[in-house]
Amino acid sequence: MSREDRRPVTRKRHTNAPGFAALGDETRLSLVAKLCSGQPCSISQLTHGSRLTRQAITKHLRVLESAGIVHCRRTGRESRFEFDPEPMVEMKRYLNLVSEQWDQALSRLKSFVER
Amino acid sequence: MSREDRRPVTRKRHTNAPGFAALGDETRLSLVAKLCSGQPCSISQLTHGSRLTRQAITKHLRVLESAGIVHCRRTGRESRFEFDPEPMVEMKRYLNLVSEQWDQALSRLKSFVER
DNA sequence: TTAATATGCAACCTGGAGGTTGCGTAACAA
DNA sequence: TTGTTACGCAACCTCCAGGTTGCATATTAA
Repeated sequence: MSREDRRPVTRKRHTNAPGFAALGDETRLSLVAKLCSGQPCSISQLTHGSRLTRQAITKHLRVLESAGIVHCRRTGRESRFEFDPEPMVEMKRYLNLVSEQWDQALSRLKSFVER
Repeated sequence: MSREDRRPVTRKRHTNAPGFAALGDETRLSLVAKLCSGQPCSISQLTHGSRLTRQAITKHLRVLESAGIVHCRRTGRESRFEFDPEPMVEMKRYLNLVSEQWDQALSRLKSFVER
């Protein structure tokens, strides 16, 4: 493979690994579930109902924030976290690329066999 | 929230966390990129070109296998890994659910404000 | 002014992720 | 038969993700 690899799945700069990693945790998935379905929430609100400490929740929120899945905005004494759909759009795009790549590989194989 | 939560994003059993976690790593993403675009590959083949050890690659492949993203089949002295698109379909479905949830929340908010 | 609430920061602990090396063994090629 | 190739297994190492506790500080409520 001396030539540059032109497959879209490989060519991608700005990898989605951090995004996927951010979603690779139960606690964070449930945080996303809460945040994506309504108003922004404060840390205490998000902690309520969870068995974890406020600090633990905070750390998870920071991870989601680093991945851009969530944004923080301080108002008064509380910091409210709000969902941002953009990174997930990008991740879906990536998954679609992989699927297409696979489908194309299958159809190439099929036409080769039938020949 | 005494009643059962009926939102689809929350209701999901069989969580996708392991799947997302499996894709949350550069090395594994590149393995997926290779495997989704052609024939199944042996461990040595996948190790070639990587700076990592065969054992390291093997561990990553096992992680992908645990998530069902890849299947292993031993033939002769080599074990060939093959891509399986199914888990990614499920992950896309999940991401779509989250997006829809968010869109609905936005439109509810909008109609509330306009009222 | 005083109490209660909502966070931030830092130290600390523990288990497991990601890597490596070494060694044994099955399968192929010469 | 003898190397060589492709793996599996296990021990070991390092570092960081997840969690906790303790303490300080800014806001809000009474």
